[in-house]
Amino acid sequence: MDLSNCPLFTGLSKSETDEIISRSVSEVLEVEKGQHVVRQGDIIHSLYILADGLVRTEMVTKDGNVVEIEFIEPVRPLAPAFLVATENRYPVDVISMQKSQFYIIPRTSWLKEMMMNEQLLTNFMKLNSNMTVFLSKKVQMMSIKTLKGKLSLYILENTTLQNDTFILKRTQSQLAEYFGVQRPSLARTLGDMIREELISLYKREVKVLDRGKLESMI
Amino acid sequence: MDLSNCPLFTGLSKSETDEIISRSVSEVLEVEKGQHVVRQGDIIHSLYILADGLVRTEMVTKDGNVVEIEFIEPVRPLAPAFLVATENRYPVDVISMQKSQFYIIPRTSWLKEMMMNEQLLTNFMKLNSNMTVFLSKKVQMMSIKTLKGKLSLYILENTTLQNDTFILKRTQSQLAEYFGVQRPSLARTLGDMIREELISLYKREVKVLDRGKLESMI
DNA sequence: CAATTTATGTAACCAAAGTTACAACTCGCA
DNA sequence: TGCGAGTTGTAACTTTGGTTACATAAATTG
Repeated sequence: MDLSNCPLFTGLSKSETDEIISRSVSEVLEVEKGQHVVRQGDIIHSLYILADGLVRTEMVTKDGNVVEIEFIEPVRPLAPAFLVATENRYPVDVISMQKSQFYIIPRTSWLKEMMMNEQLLTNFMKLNSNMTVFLSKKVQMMSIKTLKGKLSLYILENTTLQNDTFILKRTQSQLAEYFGVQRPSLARTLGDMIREELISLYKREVKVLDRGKLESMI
Repeated sequence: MDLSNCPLFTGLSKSETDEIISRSVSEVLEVEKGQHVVRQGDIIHSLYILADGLVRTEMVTKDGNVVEIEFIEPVRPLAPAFLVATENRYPVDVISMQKSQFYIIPRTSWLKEMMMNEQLLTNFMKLNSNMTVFLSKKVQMMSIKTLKGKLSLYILENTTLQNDTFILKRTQSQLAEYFGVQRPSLARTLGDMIREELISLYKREVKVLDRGKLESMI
């Protein structure tokens, strides 16, 4: 497996990366489609690197509501931040969407590796920082009160003045989970936005009709 | 000013800390009560260390709604993560609640210092990671649908089985902002919870009457 | 290509929170 | 001690999204 396109190892030579991997990986974990990789509340002792497959992270509230956080594609580490944090319980469920493979590196081995390699350390820090940025944006999205506002932000972020159309990469059910609303609510709001001529929708293709009005919804 | 109780400098001697400060601080910034320190969207070129005063961070949506994120007390750095991240725009407004004082350290100076001092680097990483944990929890709180649920979580987190009362540290208006709801909505929900005998409230003192029922609200 | 599953559109009704307005209560301080 | 600003309780009405149910359309699969 080639890990060189994992952001943890950018700037390292293939041989350097291989050395680190062979030295520090204690286990290769295979997880079947639909199975949990990590559960919310689990304590993190190791760095999980998703080498192959696809996972998604989600948060489940006690009444069974699900809020999807993000999809993670290979090759990327799962929540590296929690390896270092004071409270190192995993904040979300991680569920395998396809058969997935993980390289497991024990916390202490990884810390040792980072102290020996400045580039590795920089990469790790950058990843953590980017996660903070990602979560901040998530909070920003969630703090928009109306679904129409959330949808507007989502559509604006996926289009530009030059390119006013984009293809939805998820089903409406998945999108609804992403926004933390019910599927019929999303369909209704999409319908409203089409009737108000903010957007048009043909199959999965969204086209922005009135960028200004969309911006005013946020 | 004594910066030794800043989490950035834990584990360093007073003289080491002083050296770093005198070498890298380029400016001391004073901000009056009520003024903005940083605005949402500003690009971060420097590390801001709050040396004295009190600030709060909040997010403003375009329709004027405000969601409070957190209070920051001295001595602590503001959002260190954004110094390193790929997209280094500040995600929130920072507003001075009292006259506050900041030590400003330019990004490049700080990176240099970190590369020269392993403890500093570890502290920085830990702070970033803790911010990720904090934001994850924030997302978790926000993903609870009902206000009664959010309030229940908040109350449960501030009490234990042994100690079933606590004093609200904020006014209802501030609490409402924290939860991202209107003030009358909060008052109404508190009233409901009292009527349902989940809690009692005398002045600012909240007492848990039925922990089990509170848990079932989340 | 027919059968079955999955995805989408829509409607009726319900529950939660927003909005606005006003009364009452606290607390600092003149 | 009494005024005034800030804080809290409450009510009436509106808006948004949740819930449930069903019809239709598209994609998959035997």
